[in-house]
Amino acid sequence: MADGTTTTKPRTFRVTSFDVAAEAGVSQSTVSRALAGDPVVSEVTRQRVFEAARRLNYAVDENAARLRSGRTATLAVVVICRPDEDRQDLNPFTYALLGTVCAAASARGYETLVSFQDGPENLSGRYEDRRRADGLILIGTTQNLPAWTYYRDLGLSGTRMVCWGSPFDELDWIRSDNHAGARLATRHLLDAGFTAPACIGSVTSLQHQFNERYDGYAEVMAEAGLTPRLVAIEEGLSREEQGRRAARQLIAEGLPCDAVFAVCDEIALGTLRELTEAGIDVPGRIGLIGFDGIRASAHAMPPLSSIQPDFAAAGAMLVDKLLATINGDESAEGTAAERRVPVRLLARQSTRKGG
Amino acid sequence: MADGTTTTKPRTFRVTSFDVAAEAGVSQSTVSRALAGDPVVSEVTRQRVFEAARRLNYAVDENAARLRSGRTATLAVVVICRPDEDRQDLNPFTYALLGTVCAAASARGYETLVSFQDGPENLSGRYEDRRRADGLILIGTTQNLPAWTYYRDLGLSGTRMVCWGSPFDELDWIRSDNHAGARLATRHLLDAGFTAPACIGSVTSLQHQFNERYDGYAEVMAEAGLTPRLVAIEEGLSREEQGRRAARQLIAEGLPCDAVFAVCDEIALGTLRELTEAGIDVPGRIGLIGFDGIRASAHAMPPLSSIQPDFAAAGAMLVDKLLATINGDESAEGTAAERRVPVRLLARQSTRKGG
DNA sequence: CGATTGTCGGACAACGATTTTCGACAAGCG
DNA sequence: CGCTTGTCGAAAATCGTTGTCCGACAATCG
Repeated sequence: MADGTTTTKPRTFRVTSFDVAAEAGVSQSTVSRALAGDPVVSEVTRQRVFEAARRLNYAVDENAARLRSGRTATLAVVVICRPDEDRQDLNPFTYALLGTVCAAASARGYETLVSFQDGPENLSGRYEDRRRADGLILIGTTQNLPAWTYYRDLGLSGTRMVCWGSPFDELDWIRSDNHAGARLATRHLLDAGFTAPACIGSVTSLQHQFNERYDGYAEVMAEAGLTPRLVAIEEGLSREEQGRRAARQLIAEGLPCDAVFAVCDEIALGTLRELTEAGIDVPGRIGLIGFDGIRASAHAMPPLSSIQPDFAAAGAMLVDKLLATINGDESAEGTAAERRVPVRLLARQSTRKGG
Repeated sequence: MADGTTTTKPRTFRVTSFDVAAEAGVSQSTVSRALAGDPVVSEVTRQRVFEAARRLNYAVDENAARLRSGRTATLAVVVICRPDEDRQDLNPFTYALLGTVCAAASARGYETLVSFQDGPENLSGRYEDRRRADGLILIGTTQNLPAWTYYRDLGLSGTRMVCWGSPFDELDWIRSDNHAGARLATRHLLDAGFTAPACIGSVTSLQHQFNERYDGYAEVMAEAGLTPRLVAIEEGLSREEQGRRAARQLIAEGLPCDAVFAVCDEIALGTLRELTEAGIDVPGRIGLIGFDGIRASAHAMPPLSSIQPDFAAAGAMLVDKLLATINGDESAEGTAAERRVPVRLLARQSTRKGG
């Protein structure tokens, strides 16, 4: 079994900047400067160097370049998973975020070193020490406390990182505008004619974003003179299972509500399945709205309404925040607006009271 | 805007192997050997070195190590996207595969450099030349011909790569066991009591896997003495839209079938929505089965039957094939079994004839 | 006891770029 | 003409490892 140290067939002969220099009839340092775009080399020389480089099919050895310059132009993206979780069962939200983070990094000239980490033996965040990356972006589930604890310690000891909705306030974060989103969702339910929406979520979750969403919900309820009703999720289960159980609990209580705001789509999908299997009509008997706008919510039947953060913005904000930290912009403590990803309402059939 | 060359605050003082050597009272070369696990250093010395390294919080500078050794222990994973595509709308299959590829690489001691590439200006596969990676793994859509052409040329000129279902036979590939899967799906439909299953797919798609799936379907139909019916998808559309249009075509033709085998889940989901919106009962009037076993298929209503490749195996096979190529195992041309990912049937409600 | 073997660890030369320093040369000016 | 200034290119010094070569020392053997 290979272990990363297997001998690599040495590329017969490597073309170096010296070869390019010889080909172009200049010195090696000129090659370096020309390729780096240093304005001190004249345009004609630069062209000659580029031509020579192209002829020899030359490419900079980035290990050498990085060693000398100390710059990596790379960001590590760490996806935190539940230890028991299948890669294909990762929250699709996480994957979507991964995609936009990589795209944003690439747009800013950075490459991305991606790793999926779950078990404690798997945890490795010393990218800066190893000179592999300039900083870390953490995304994934909050349902892996040991992993987050590890990264909190790393962050406190100077590793530069930004995370998506960490359970620890010590770490720099970017989050959805949960307050606005939850208000939007709740108002949408009320506007659609539902009069007693409950919330499946939590006020004590490690996923602070859930708590924020409940707060937004409760706020609108209060404003409307209604009593909020929280159906608390049980820790330690998959999101979908949490949704199913909450639905069972509601059913057991005789459905004391006519709509549900679930704090994330995965939970909402679980709720939807449980309700449907129990023969309860959605949205006829119970309106339902989720949060996150994952793709599967559109494919559900009925299609699930949701609150969707701007994924592209989320990726860009994570990268920009990290780059600010790396470049030492302490001013980059950042306004609230800079850490809150805007959201929008996806109104679909699951909240259409008429059916 | 940062461009990857922004000045990085120089880590005040870097701890080098010389510092560790001094701390441990040995020479620098011994530090290197001890840390690399060279058996020539005695156990006591090794321990002393490890202790010293830990005290100084030392980590190997991998740029220097890689420069010297010429080894990268890194694989580039290139995700090919449609130029017009949103990152969050990527086929979930691709994301699941990305996850298992990274996991498999990690298990074998390799890190993964991930990039999403769509437009022509975005294409960059010279990872080996730049000494960034030992080889490439290509996954993603086949619906981006320019990108695949670029990579085919790269592959032909010596870049080591393996891809997931490429449109070009010149490139080394791993694929689902489409033949077995399609047979399984079709048999399942027949066994469930459907008597006239059609196939939404293609025999000329760039996605060869689709063609293979049709072949498996046609084979079983022939064996059962039935006439295969192909509803061809239109090129250039999103998979879901292809499914919708095919469904519309079937409806226009008066539903000349009682079941449908769609060559991928995305298409199947489009078909399902179109049928449902037209008031056609699934599976009552039309049974439906897809291929790929993406997560959303389980969330659909009715839950969609599908053929699911073993994702973990797929990731592992891609990585192992690439490593074999890198290590120059020409014997690794590989048996069919080594390039075909096993599949299994996910029987769900959409093929339960009774309803 | 001298020679041989074997074990362990030190010295030192790469690896291929970036970056600093410096020299050559041409132009401009008093 | 002599001196300064500015432009460009060459030489040389790193960057922090790995890998090769070799010396020191202890143990074994004839």
